[in-house]
Amino acid sequence: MRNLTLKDIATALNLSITTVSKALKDYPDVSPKTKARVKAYTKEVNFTPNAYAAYLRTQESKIIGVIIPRLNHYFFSNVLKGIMKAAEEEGYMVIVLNSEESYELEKKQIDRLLKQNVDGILLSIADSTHDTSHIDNILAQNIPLVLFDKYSKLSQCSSVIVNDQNAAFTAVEHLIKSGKKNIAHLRGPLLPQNSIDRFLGYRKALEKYGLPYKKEWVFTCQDITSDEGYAYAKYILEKHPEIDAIFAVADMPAIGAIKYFNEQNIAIPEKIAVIGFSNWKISGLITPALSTVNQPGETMGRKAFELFYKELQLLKKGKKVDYQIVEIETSLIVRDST
Amino acid sequence: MRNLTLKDIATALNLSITTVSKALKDYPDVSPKTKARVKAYTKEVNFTPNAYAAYLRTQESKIIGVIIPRLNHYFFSNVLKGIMKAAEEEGYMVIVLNSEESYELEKKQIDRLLKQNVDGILLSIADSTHDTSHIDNILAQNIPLVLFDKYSKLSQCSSVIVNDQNAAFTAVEHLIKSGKKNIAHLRGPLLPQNSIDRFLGYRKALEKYGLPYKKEWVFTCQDITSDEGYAYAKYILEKHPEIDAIFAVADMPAIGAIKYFNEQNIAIPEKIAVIGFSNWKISGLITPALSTVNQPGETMGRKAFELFYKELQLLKKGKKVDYQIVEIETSLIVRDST
DNA sequence: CTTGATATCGAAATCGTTTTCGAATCCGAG
DNA sequence: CTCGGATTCGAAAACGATTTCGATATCAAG
Repeated sequence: MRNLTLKDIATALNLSITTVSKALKDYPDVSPKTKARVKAYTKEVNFTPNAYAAYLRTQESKIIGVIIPRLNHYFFSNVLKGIMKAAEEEGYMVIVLNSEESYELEKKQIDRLLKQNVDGILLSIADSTHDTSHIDNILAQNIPLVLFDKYSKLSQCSSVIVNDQNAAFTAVEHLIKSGKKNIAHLRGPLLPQNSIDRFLGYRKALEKYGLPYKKEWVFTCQDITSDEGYAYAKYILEKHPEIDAIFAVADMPAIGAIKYFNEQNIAIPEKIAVIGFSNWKISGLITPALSTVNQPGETMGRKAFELFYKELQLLKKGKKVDYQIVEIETSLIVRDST
Repeated sequence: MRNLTLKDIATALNLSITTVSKALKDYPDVSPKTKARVKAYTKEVNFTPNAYAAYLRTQESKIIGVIIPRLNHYFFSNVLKGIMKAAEEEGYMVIVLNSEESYELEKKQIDRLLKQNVDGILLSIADSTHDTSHIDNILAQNIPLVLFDKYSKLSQCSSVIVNDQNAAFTAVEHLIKSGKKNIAHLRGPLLPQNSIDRFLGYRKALEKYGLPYKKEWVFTCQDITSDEGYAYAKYILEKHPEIDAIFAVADMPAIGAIKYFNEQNIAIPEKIAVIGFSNWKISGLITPALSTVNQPGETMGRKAFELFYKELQLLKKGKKVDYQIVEIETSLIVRDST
């Protein structure tokens, strides 16, 4: 049950291996007649050249690697979906690896992909990644790299991002415009650029509207979980009853907070409003439905692949590739929690 | 910046390519001294043999393919996580493909994987798959195949499943024991074995406890979405106010139903109880928290890989492999919606 | 000093493509 | 009829590893 090879086709058609190969690749030096004959036969027996053997000559594997920090994560799943769809259209397969937000694992996974000789790497940086030498390694090997969502300001490579600061600003502005004055922030960990930017957007909005910024109203969610949101909601209610709105770095902590408020029969959004970030599927399904910022994952994924593909084409032509940063539009989604 | 090859190592150490290769693979006919020398050097320069070249001789790609019907789906993401972890431990990479619950796409993805010469295929069947000839194609090519969760009774291959019928029975039994008498069922589409089995479990529970089975209390969720659950909840309230409990084929429809009941201020579980299936992360976070059946995705994924791996070992030794069906334990999770 | 067994190593074939370059054929113009 | 170019094909050398099998070196026994 071995797969067919060029040799099989060649002997069947009484041609040389060379001619069959060239016919399939539309070389100009094989007659239209034999081209047709070869193509008809290969279609009939459902033949395609062995991918690995082809790689050996062309050095193109038609496989890309994608590293994401979390798998069971609505946003990243959507990015993955976008990447895979776009990849399929160009005949690429994608190897998926999980860094579990760990710097060490991220390094290891990059290493694995380089050893596999993938044609490119798409990467969303782990929260705990504190330096980027492993990332620069990829660039040094001259293989296309595209960061998405969680990028690094330090690395000179293409990235697909949202303007976290603006988006956060808009979210907080929305809270302010609906009359809230004492706005707390459940921020993400200190490292990734995104949580920094969302925090900065929060501060900027307060500033613009002349509201006080208080350090004790900012709470750090190390793992961006609902449990953290739940715990902080409890703390806020007990120690800071003056707080009348919460801007969370992501939907999960926001949902955790809402859960606690529901249990305590706190009126949302009258007594306290909550807004999240990312627009997970579930956000529209809880009661009250969560207001949030839509972050179009599938579009980001598709765009990331396209950036990779463009870079690869340039590289193959030996042209200089200079990296590009694409910003995807977000949008405010107002539901019942604000 | 080309990767190192055996030849590079050989010339650097003044050895032949053969010897270097054999040293790395611990052949008995190379002296311990040179083995040590080779290994030390390859570690120093971080060399590993080119995977594709190796494939050409050994016909082993160290890559498996996984096809899942949905990507942004908590349960399947978890299965994927389990597969990837187990694969990594054995030095395998995984190519992930998405069938989007489409039969046609599923066929195409299988074809792509076979062309890629993966070492094995792990597959969860699409809802719309109505025959299994494409699956039997895999078996005919003699490459290991493992189905998980959504399997087929027709295909003679290894599978990792849960006992849907028993699990559903337990869920409905729980509703009955908490005093509910008029129990509706939001069932899945007609095709996949799982929704059939869950439906059968529902019927069996009613039967055992002498409750009536009414066809008009069973509603089909074609896409297993929250929207369907929402719509059916509305319908139930209007047309069948006698219904006092709902067993949903999955968490999503259950959550949709709860959303509607919340909006209508219907008391859950007093007026109507709701139980789901799968235990998605979100289920514990809505109000009231959803009772459900836990389906351990990561364990299923790991087990699926292990089955593949075992089959591959047998195959390599030329031994007969006979397929195996592994049942993973589920558990009832009682929260506030029942 | 020969012989035979036992280590230790390498030459070369192989996996299935791609691609360069040379050979063969054909045809029309002179 | 010959010669030139155009057309069409194949032989063979890569790509980078694995593995068979033969060659050499070593050493103890006779």
